[in-house]
This record gives sequence, C-alpha cells and structure tokens, in this order.
Amino acid sequence: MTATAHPAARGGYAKGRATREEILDSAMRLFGEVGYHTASLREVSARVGISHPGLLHHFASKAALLEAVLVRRDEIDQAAFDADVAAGTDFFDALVRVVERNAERPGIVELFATLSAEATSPEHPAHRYFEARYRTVIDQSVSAFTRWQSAGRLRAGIEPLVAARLIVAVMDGLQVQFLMERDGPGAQLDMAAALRAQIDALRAP
Amino acid sequence: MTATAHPAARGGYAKGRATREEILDSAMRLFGEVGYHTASLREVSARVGISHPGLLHHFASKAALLEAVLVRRDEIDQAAFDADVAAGTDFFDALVRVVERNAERPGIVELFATLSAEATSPEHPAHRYFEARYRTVIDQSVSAFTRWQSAGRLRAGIEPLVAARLIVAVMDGLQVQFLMERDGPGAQLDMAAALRAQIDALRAP
DNA sequence: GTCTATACAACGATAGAC
DNA sequence: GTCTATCGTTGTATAGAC
Repeated sequence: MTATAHPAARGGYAKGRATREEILDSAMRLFGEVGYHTASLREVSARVGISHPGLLHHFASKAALLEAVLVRRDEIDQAAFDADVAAGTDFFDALVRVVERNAERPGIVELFATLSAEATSPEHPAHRYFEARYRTVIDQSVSAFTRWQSAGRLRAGIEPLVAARLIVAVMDGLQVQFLMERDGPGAQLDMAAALRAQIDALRAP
Repeated sequence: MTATAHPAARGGYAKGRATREEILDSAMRLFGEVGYHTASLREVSARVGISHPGLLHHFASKAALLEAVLVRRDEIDQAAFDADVAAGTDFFDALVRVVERNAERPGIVELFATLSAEATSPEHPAHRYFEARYRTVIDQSVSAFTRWQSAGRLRAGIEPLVAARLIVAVMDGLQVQFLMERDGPGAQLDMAAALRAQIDALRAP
C-alpha cells in the first residue's frame, strides 16, 4: 500500500530523538484531524516516512503515543497560562485567554473534547491523565472563587466548588458547540465571550 | 434524511421486526456498557443469538445501528420531557428532571457524552443527528430565556442566546465530570444541583 | 538503539448459498 | 432472513538487519 521510505532517504539511522519529535507532531495533527480511534499507527508512521513497527520502537503502544501527545500539548498550554498569571493577569482572565487561543486551533480542541469524553471510562489509557487534569483545574478555580467570596464578589447562594465545576463544565461544553457548528452557516460561536458571560453570571450583582 | 435506509419494497417484515427490536435492545445496552467504539457487532449479534452478517441485514452498518439506538433513546427521553412540560412543569425544572433521570443511567450518559464529542466531526455518522438535536434544545432555551427577559427575570447584560448556550454547555460539561469521578472516592457530583445553581446564576438578582 | 519485515487475531463489511 | 466464507484494515508481537 504505502511506499516505505528507506533509511537512506531520511538521512541515515542516527535520528532517534528527531524521529520521536516528528512522530509526535504527526500524531498530534492526525489525532486532531480524525480523532484518536479513527487514526491508525500505519498512517502516522507513513506520514513520518517509517514503518509502523518503527514507530512502536519509540512508543510502546498507540495508547502510549496518545499519552505523550497529551503531555506535550499540556506543557505548551500550561506554559502560556503560567506566563499570563506570572505577568499579573487575573486567574479568570487567563482562562479566557486559554479559550481564545483554543479557538484558533480547532484540531486541538477536537482532540481534547473527544478524548476527555472517551477517557471518562476507567479503562481508557488517558483516564488517569484527565482525572488529574480536572482535579488541578477545579482546585485552582475553587481557590480563585474562595478569594472572590472573601471579597464579597461571589454571587450569594453559590459555593466556590459548585462555581468551579460550572466554569469547567462551560469550557468543556462550549467546545462541543463550537466544533459542532464550525462547518455550518452563520457566525461561529465566540467561546471566549460566552465564558466571560459565565464568569459575570457567577459574580455578585 | 436518515441513514437507516430500508430496502423500501420487501415482503417479509413479520419476523424481522422482532429481531430488529432485540438487536436494538442489545446494542443500546452494550454501547452503554463499553462505549460505541469498543463494542463490536459480533458481540451484539452473539447476545441476540445471530451471526454478525445477520445483524447487518437489519442495520446496514455499525453507524446505522448507532443512529437507530440514538433515535430510539431520544424518543423515550423526549416523551418524558414533553409529559413534564404538558403537566405544567416549568421548562428549566423539566431540564433538571432530565438530568436527574440521567444520573440514574451512567451507561446512557457515557454513550451520549462520548458520541456528542465524536459526532462533532462533519463526517461522523451521527453528526447531522446531533446538530439537529443541539439546534432544537438551544432554540427552546432561547424561547424560555426570552420569556424571562420580558418578565425582567433574566440577569442584565446576558442575552437569551448566550444564556441558552451556557445552559446546554453546563449540561454537557457536567456529564463529563460526573462520569470521570464515578469510580473515584468521595461523594459523587450532583449534576441536578449544579444545574439548578447555573439556572439561578442566570436569573436577575 | 533504530528500524524493516512478517505474522496474528479481531474488526467492519461484502458476496453468495439456502 | 440468516448463514458461511472471505476481504481489507486494524493494534500488537516477534525476529532479525545494521
């Protein structure tokens, strides 16, 4: 089926680390395009120009490849978020900026939206990853809302934990609507604006 | 419109319908247990007691079987929702009751949460189904919030369309958190209570 | 350590017999 | 309407070239 490139065509064998990065790039792109389940290891390897057992030398399984993609993507996003917060940006403003950046990369949004739902199953290879991720984001949001509460800025009758879960739920849910309408007619959903409205709604009047 | 195309002119439907129902029952159960992708046609057919080409005689593809399951599930849910509204229940109270019922059926919640994310892709067999579903729910919510607005009950600065999208986003997002924590320690997430908090947050103070 | 080649069981789907 | 047989593709495992 595919014309497998020979090692010589790719510059020899001494490319271990570089090949790994190429695989990660290729996999992140393909997972984002067609989803994790639909993407095949043979297609990822073909795009890199190696055989699929060649890929499996760098990543022991498809699940391991997925996890590496997730960790890598998270490092990039987390770095941008941390930079914002370190620069003095308000926590929720920094969240809005994350959403703004995501709106520019539908492929990544699709990957995370699909995976966070799949990974809900305890047996899914990315389950522990997403569990930890949700715990972290919710904990940080609870802290921020608790500070609001102390300053009398949190809407009465809503606990910080519930507010935190609603914020995270809105970020997740908006992604699905954003993706669902991306090919349709009319103006596209502005996720960042909707998130701002949600933050306002949780603010004391 | 639907992809469940029957061979229009065919004689013997008498026994076919019963088998069809058995397949639908079995598929809905298995999809809910292990998810759409993990479930195999061979397993569904084995539970019914036929071969998998036998199943494919009733449903042209795995995707067509999925769509039939979704339509069937939706009819049941919609009937319960409509009954609530017909009995004079407020629109948002009826939504909360939908969520309450869902909390009793994690398998169905997982099926819908996973699929609504997957079906985001325009090529997915259930894409058109979910697109229509979202349009309907959002339209109904917009109507309800517009009535709120006329009565001065909608929080100032939030448009009915944005409020509607936030409600739907919260319902979707809470499902992911609910599923993600279902096997973990501690008390389980109360989706209905969180949805009530969200509705309160969108109410004029 | 890096990679190709090959084999395997399970999958969705199709063809044709009864 | 349901079967057996078969196809191409998938994730994965192993053997071995350099």
